Amino acid sequence: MDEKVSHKERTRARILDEAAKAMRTHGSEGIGVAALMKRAGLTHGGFYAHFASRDDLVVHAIERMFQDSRALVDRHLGGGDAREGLSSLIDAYLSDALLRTPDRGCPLPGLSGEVSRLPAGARVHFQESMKRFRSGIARALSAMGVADADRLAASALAEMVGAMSLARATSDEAEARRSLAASRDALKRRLGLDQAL
Amino acid sequence: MDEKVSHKERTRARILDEAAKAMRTHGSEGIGVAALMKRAGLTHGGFYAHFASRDDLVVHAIERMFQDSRALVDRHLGGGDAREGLSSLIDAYLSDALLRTPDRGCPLPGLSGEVSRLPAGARVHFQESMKRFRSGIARALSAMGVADADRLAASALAEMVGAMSLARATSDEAEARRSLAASRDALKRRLGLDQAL
DNA sequence: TGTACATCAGTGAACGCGCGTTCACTGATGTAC
DNA sequence: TGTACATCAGTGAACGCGCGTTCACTGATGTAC
Repeated sequence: MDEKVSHKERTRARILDEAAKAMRTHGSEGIGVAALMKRAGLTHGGFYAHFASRDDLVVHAIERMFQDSRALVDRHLGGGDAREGLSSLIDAYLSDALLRTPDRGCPLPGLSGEVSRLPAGARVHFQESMKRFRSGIARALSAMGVADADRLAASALAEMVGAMSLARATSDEAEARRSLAASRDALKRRLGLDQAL
Repeated sequence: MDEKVSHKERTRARILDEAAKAMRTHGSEGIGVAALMKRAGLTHGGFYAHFASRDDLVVHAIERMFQDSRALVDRHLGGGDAREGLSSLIDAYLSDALLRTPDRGCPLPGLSGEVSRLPAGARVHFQESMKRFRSGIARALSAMGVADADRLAASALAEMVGAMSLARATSDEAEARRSLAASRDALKRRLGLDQAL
């Protein structure tokens, strides 16, 4: 009974996991309370023991997604060689593996179109995560000696998010992969990552 | 009575206009039949004299949006100097004016995240429009003597869509404008449009 | 020209359905003695 | 150790509401004679 993580907390985490997965794929309004609870192996009535409302769930699910996303960025850019880190971040972010598994990966490509419809709390998480992502890239670019690091980081993030967004919207698999590859190459070239790693 | 465009056709066009505007801002599921008809100055019952179902409306509204979008691309890239055209297309697409008026402008930034949830017919329009947009850019780049025009066009389109998408998601107005400007500059530079226009 | 009629775009009440939400209840678990 | 009780996560029926959709009806318009 004195475990660090109670049964209830684990259940809540499971609901949030499923919500984050479903919302990355189907949007923040794409899954209902009943369907979500079923996925978590529960009945819908129990939902309100964990969340005040569906909006409350959305706020926490979005937060959850960005925690995952932040972990990815940190893994690549946290310490180590900036050049190598940026290059591997680009490869990971725009990987073929994430093309058809939007439930993993960053929520920015899928959700940036619906920010205005998100509950206020979720919008705040969105702002902060975009900012942190861009700062991370800018810091790496600075470390590489790039002068206009902030502006270049904004441009690079835009291409990363746009490339995955459009690739996922492309039904032709081969073409989608070609687009991803084109952006990976273009990004590495224009960030000065293509020469002698 | 023998006018070229009947009263009914004009009404239908008005409904589609309102739908296209609303869906660019609020997503394809963001407006209901009743609210839409009210905007068009009608009552909800009359909707089904114009469309078979709400899905049918979505298909035609998406088509409508891309017609507008196509017109914009053609205006800039259709004939005339390729370099100048590309440059002005980038300025127009990523203009500050479109930042807070998503009901005008291209539907790609707002809707690419929900393509998978669109009716099949709408997804087809989406595919074709993305392709046409990219080809237009590629053709201009080719005319400028760029070797890898197709891949560079895919990369540029990704940045254009991503930049507007992220800028619209940014609540801080000044920061959003800075991001747009950063992408405009980066795009012109990397497409070779910054020297001696 | 004037009246009678057909057409048909648009109206608005009504429908069934799925959603978010509530709530009285269940049943497993751990504690008190 | 064994029984009685409190706790509380989870259940499932029920609710009101908004949505897409249907349909009998209205009323303006243009045509027929």
